[in-house]
Amino acid sequence: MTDTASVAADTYDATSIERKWQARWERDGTNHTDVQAGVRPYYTLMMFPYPSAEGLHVGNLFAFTGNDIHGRFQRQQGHTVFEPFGYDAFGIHSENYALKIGVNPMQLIPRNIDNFRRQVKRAGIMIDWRYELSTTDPSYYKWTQWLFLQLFKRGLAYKKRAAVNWCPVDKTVLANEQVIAGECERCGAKVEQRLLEQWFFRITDYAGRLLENLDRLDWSESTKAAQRNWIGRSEGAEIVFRVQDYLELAGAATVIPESTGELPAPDLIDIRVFTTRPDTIFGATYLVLAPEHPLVDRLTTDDQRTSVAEYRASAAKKDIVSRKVTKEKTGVFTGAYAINPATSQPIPIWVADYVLMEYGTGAIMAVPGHDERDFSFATTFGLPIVRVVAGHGENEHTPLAEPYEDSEDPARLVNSGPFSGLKVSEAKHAIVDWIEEHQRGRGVTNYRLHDWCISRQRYWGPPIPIIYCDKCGTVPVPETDLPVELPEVEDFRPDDSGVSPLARVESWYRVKCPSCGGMGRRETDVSDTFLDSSWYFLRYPSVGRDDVAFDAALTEKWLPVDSYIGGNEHAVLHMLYSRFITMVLHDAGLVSFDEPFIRFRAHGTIVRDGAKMSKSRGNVVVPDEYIDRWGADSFRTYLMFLGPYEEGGDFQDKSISGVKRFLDRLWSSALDSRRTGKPDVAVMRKLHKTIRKVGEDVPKLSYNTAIAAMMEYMNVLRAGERSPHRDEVEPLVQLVAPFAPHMAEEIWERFGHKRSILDSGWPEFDPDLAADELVTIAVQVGGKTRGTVQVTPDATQDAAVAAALADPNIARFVTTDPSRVVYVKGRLLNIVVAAK
RNA sequence: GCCCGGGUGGCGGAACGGUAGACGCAGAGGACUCAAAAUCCUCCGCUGGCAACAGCGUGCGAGUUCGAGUCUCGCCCCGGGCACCA
Repeated sequence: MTDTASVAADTYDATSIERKWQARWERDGTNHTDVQAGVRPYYTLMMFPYPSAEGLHVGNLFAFTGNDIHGRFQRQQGHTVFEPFGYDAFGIHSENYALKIGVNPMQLIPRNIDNFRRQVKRAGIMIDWRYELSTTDPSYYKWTQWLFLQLFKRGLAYKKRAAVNWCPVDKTVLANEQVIAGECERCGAKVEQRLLEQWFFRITDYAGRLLENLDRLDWSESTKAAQRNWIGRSEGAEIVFRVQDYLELAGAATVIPESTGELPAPDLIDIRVFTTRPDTIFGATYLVLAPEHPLVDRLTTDDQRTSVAEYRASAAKKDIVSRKVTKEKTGVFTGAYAINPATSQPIPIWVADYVLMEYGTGAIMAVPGHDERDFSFATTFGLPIVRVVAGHGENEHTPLAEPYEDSEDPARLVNSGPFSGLKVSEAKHAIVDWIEEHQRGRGVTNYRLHDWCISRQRYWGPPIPIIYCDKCGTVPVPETDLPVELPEVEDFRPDDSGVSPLARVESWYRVKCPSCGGMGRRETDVSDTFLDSSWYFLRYPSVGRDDVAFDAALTEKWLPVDSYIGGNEHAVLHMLYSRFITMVLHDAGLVSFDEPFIRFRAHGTIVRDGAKMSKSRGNVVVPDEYIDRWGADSFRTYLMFLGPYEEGGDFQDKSISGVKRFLDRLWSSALDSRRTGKPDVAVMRKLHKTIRKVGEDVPKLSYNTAIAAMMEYMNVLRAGERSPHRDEVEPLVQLVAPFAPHMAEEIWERFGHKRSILDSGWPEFDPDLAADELVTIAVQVGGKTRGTVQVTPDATQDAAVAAALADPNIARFVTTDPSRVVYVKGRLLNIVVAAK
């Protein structure tokens, strides 16, 4: 070795070291996972990205790095870790970009993927690339289509004509969640309503289970809360209000003319309403039906027919936005009445668009005395307002007070016949019982959750594997014919015909019916991207298998996922759909578990200098630039240091230097370290405390405090002129390895180790060394801290008091005999003196 | 309106009910250097004080406690989810 070489070798050059180790890992298969035989399997998953043309966002890298550190830590704990990577590359996002630059996504996506792979490798993420997947690969979406067929087979996929959100700019149906405040999430255009035939999955069948299971999942609380909100359970009752009762009472069945001229079967004119407040039924002074309610026609009297028709037409024209946002109540009287089963009084039936057909029964009993919306409607149209619940300090002029239970004087029912005097919760039960007894309804639970519309009138997605045949109807594509490949077409631009661009490719959609061999036509819609991502975690261990979606044995070995990390923007849809699909597969006997992710942690978001990153602001962090300048190790470690992982933090360019300095000091300490002599006892004590602290923090994802602890140790290690002992440095390198894997490998090799530091294990701390010899405890007099004193950790109270009183600055505050002494070993001493 | 987070120095952030501000950035002073960078050392919440030290201090107001950033109650503000959902 020449002198120059040794000088160069002693300078920490991140770029060459990182290049060297990335090549070495690839050559040696260091990151490979033995999915068949690996012991103590640990599946650590990050949400796979959409491979955008811009390349990896720093937010992606924040997520991947956090997951990677977790995975590397688990590997050093002796687990066989599986940390796969893939791409969620179908969908409107890719397609819109492809349209913009006029290149078919089939050409575009592979380029983006190459760039993403390069960037992820550069960041030193411990991926086994043999299990990489892309949802756009026919070998993947073959099984996405298979999944659709499994749901179809089980009656969980169905087609219905439905009012859908239609974006007039993107010219496609949007899922509810893609509509933000009535506007298209992508282009901001005002969303319209359209009626189309759509495929739906019956996720609502699973609403109760999806909600209940949340209680036993180890997930970020915010994520569970978001799912609870989305599922939106509410308990109440369905109550029947009969028009027939009114007709009998009035003795005039002709009040309700039938448009066909025939009299309706009177017993069909039951109006079922949903309410969460059955206790207020005595205050129900009118009924409201949604404009789309099927009974409206039959109920409307001749003299009201014109105004009702006009009202319904105008409601139908209104887009979802203005219908939901408008606060002023509109509506029209049908001319018909029903009988309130509680009061036996006739009440008018109205139509109003503040009642939604999609929720409950599409009809409500209006209780203007206790509901803000009903109150405002009743006020507008001069309908009667009756108070049926009253608490202290309330009267008829405070009609909207919340019922309360937990006070001395709880709200009680009034004006409610035999139920008057009951507390609200008692009355709810009593009235539901009464209704059930009289067969006028039943207690029910409703959910806000809607069925999942998976149809997309788009090009860039997996074709839904269905064939329509005039003779046989809707025929599933036989599993042996999968995949139904997406054809490469010149013109993939959507139009406003309401059908997918695939409907223009006759050569593709004209097929024989698999059932009768006659002429058939393929379904030309593709499926939602969220279907692609609802099962990718099941595919990873089985990537490469052409015969099954997921191998049974491998799935049992690796799933459910041990640790899942991702952003809370997917807290609801992706996470809920994945859970739903897993439950369906469980019920089909295809997997043994019914929840896919044992533990989920939402990572925070990163802002830049206190502001949200955005292209228009020009403050986007481009990872490549930072890795060029600081190296991947420094960049990774800084990302983990800038704030609590689950909260995110503020990216400040200047602050990276602190982390870089720390790694530089680790490098020079390691190279300076000697094997001669003995390690310093005080340093070793600090080292063992650090091993304990880092070992506690890393599994909790408390990366920022783990790094702070290592920095603290570095400050102790480098105090004074001495060069450190090898034993003082070597375990630290193992602690740093998950954060700065390249540098750790390089030092490890220079220390003479032959195998990757990943397989070196995790240092153990010696509890005796990690314990303190002397502790500094706070001394308070009357609760005010007056000084500190050094004692042994197990010093008695008397010894601590004696030590404290020996300090004149403490003693001078103890003016009288202590009335009490509080002593917490190793923490503090509080000498309580009587107040003056 | 309901449901989750959060509010701590100039900044990012630490803190089992027990010395508030660890760690890092920025800043000030010093060493080394012809000089700069890098590196190393010291200081660094506010007010008063030469100092020792004292008083004040974790969004606001009460409370519980020997002791509250932390627990309870009532508010304010910021971020996110849901929302004419009956």
